[in-house]
Amino acid sequence: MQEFLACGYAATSMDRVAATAGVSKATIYSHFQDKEGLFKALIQQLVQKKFRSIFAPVNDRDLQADPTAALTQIANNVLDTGMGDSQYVNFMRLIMGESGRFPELARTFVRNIEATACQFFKQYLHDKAEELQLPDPEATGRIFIGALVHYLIVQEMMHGKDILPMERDRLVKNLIFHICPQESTPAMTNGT
Amino acid sequence: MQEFLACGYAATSMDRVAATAGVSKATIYSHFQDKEGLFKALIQQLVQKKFRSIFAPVNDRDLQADPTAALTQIANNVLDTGMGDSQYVNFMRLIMGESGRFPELARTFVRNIEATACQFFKQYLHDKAEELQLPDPEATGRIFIGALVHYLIVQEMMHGKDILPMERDRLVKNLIFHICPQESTPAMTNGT
DNA sequence: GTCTATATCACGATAGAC
DNA sequence: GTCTATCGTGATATAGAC
Repeated sequence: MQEFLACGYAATSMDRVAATAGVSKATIYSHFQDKEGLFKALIQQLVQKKFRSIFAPVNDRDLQADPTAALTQIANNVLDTGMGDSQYVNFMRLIMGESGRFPELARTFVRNIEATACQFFKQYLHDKAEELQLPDPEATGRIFIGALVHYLIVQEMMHGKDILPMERDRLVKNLIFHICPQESTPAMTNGT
Repeated sequence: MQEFLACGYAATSMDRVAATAGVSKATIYSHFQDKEGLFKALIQQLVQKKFRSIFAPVNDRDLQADPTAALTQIANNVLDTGMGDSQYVNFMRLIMGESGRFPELARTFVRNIEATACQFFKQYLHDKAEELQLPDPEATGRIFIGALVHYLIVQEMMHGKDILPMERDRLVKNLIFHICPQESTPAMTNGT
């Protein structure tokens, strides 16, 4: 996996995979049909692993707090997953870059990661829909996730930190503000 | 370019590039130093081309309309760019998948596409900040773009249409609602 | 089950004729 | 400027011994 994450699918050689794993190529080919079979198995395994590491810390009872605090906590959990973790960034590069040739792996990713996150937000926001005056919690959830993931993609994956600088807290505060305007007010950047 | 878009960088062979272009390999190598040089030149060219095709239709005076209508028009322009266009989807796959090994190309993309879009929203929302009660137009712009781009990524690039179905207008309406709650009210999906 | 050694082939890049 | 022909390398995958 380490090799695939670092080099992408096509540029990864089975020679290096074997060397890194400390076995011979023949051993690998006795366990997997071919390079494609190995890749699919490894990605599926990694999706499961990332799935657990993302949604383990969220299932706290941070959710009992008021929505502003809870959503801030959740947003920070999502960003913590990817912002510092170069392995996760490479994982996204790989699965997005190969989503054309391995559509089933992309769907596995969507089913496990994206759909779970959307389902979670949908449920949470549905429960708070009255309080927050949300007409469509599911759509709001996708906006929430989209803003966070896109921030991660531009800043980390696409090396945009210096070109489009934006403090993490600033994005989160404004995002919360647009979801719960009644309860939060971010710092002003613009007076007029 | 056609070959790189279809196969990715590493899986594209110079033999097929030459065949598709209708010239010999030697001809290509007389114009470009190596495969990497060809790739960089082609991507830079394509970034410019996409840059123009995205921002040409926006510069209308749709902007004179009320913010709800203007933002809806802009959102639809952004989505039109990518939703049906498989070439643009492959372009994103390529540039994201190779952003680890070609960071400068990723930065070129951010500088030309993302930064221009952010600058545009920042300016537009800044002008309407009072009317829309936006404390931080730049952050709001990034949330807006992020929600749209992430929708495009999940539905099209990651083949998520059937797993996470969501009508395009539904996302846009709710996005506008969260940016200008005073002026718009999307359809209710949730009564309680 | 795992190894060494190898078959087979396609790749990027170039030499030299026209 | 563009071509054909080719070089050397490194790729995937396997045969057969231990």
